[in-house]
Amino acid sequence: MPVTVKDVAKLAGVSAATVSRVINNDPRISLKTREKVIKCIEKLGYQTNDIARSLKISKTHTVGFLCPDIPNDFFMSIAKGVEDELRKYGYSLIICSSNGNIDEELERIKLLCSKCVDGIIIIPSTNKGEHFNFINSMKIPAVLVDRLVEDFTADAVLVDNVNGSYSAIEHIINSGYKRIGFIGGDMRLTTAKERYEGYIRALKDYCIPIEEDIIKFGDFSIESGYNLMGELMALKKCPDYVFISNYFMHIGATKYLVENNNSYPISIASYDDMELSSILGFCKVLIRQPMTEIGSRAVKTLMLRIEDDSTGFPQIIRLKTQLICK
Amino acid sequence: MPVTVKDVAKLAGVSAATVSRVINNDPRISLKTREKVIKCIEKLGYQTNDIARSLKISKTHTVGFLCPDIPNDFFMSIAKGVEDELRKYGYSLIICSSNGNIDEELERIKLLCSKCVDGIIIIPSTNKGEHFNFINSMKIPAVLVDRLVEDFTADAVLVDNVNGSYSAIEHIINSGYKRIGFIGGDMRLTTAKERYEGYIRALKDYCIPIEEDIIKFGDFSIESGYNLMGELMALKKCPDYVFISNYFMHIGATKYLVENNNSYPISIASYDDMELSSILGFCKVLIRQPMTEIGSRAVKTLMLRIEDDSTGFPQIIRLKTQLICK
DNA sequence: TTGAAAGCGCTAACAA
DNA sequence: TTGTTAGCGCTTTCAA
Repeated sequence: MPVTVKDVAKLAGVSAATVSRVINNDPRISLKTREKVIKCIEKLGYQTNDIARSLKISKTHTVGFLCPDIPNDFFMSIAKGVEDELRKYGYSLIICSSNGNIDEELERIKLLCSKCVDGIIIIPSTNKGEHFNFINSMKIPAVLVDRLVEDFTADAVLVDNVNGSYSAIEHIINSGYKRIGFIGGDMRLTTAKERYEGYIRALKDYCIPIEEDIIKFGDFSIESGYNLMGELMALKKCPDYVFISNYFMHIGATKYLVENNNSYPISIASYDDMELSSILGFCKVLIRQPMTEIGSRAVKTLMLRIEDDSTGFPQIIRLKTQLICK
Repeated sequence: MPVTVKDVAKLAGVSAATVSRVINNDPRISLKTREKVIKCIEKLGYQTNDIARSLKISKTHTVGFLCPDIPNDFFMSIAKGVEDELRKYGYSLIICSSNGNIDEELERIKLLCSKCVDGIIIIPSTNKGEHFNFINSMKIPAVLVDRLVEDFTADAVLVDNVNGSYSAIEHIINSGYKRIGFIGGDMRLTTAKERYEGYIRALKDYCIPIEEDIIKFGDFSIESGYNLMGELMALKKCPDYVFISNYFMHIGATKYLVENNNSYPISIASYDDMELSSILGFCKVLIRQPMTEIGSRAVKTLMLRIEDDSTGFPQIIRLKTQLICK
């Protein structure tokens, strides 16, 4: 039923090969034939069948994006960067969710491989990476984003987490604060570890004692931000500043303070500057990650590999964070 | 380089057809051959090439999702519902952004058609739908979500916007309020129109005079919510309750109140109950849309059409909203 | 500059 | 129960 090159060829009185050449802008084709063919393409409303083309040329011009969760502003801001950049290359994007677990992660990877994506961009859901080696066996390039994993070597794009934390803490100390609490993520994740490291390093460099009781670890979720802020506020001597390791815990922490009508003078510094961060009332300092750029850099790196350029593999690209003070 | 059915067939000492039958669980195949073939598949690490299969069977088991913007919690919550439901059917999802304009919308539709998606789910970026008829010419089923459009007939899944507004306003009136302001969206969009209609109808039913000066229209963005709340608060006699037509304007409005240290006793009722709505401090009433269900219903309807069941076309599915009072 | 023909990897008649 | 064969729609040698 749908129009094929053959139909166009017949109408134009040329061969299918010629039509294909016109479509692919092959230079060695006469202007006259080209125009004739184009006219017929329009008349018939011909649309390329990318499936057939892909089978022939072994390229789908499609990239997979695998992340722990879809309705997540942070991941999707990166996805936007990815999609915008991919579009420049004429590529499109299959988005999958691993729902935060390894089994589904592997399952989706296999699916993407079956779909013959030209490359895969992954925001890992854990610190485990062994199952990603399946991608290698399929010879499909992959780029890790936001987090690194164990037992899997690949290009990666992420931010300089240590310095991000460090500069925020430094700024807070220079503003005269000394009791700075910490709400961190799951320490098995590289991001959580690095952000904690920046915090500790800054305190040490400024000779501020590290107080274990105002250092809390959760799992980067709204809920754990809520609970940990509750724990901090329940202390006999609460901190007067709290550093929070990501956006969602920041939301949870704020929620706790709002719901409990907090009147204690507390300020928050938090990783991530999202559109909504500005209405999180206790927040004075933000560490902005360049989300769109993370996405576009991931694509650029991936494209290099897709084009079989293996320069400097594995490239670990660390982008700078930016300190936002309100 | 990659393993094909032929390779498996050779190793197993059978024909490619037999391998194909094993893969597709064809019942008329002996247990012995099946086991032998499966063993070879595992030994070689064979993975189906969906591109080749798709070309042959004229189905890609892929659906396109086109929305105005990717990092948008509301759209992505629907996308999550879509992805989860698609997974049950063994389908995957190509996500595209129209960036809110008609030209890109058409361009992405064409791309999806070229990729031979089996169906398309669209959150339209405007009220115009004529360009969507291109999809019909390709015989690809489509389902509209959240909004209806002019000049294009298709199945659609959205909420009962009128009643959503109505019940919220009714609740507010019953709580004793009489001066209820309104912040609406672009009235060319069906959602904006319907939500406004519910507001007006409730006021009329309860014999409350309609005051033009406390009724404002924006464009569903954070910025316009911010500005319009500013306009309302600048009035000589501001309303004591404000109804806001969507999540993003709600954020903007709250932002205005927070930034301007508002002390005037004002309450907000707003469409959409997102994860963050609970920290928007002035909000007392929310109209929850069942986002995940919108997504899954869209998929179910689409699947019907993909399976060539044209029962009751076009189906306009109106889901109920839920009133949340804090 | 163009056409004929082969083939990408798979599935589905048809035959055995 | 299995194999042979053709062909999905496209691109790309090779030959003209």
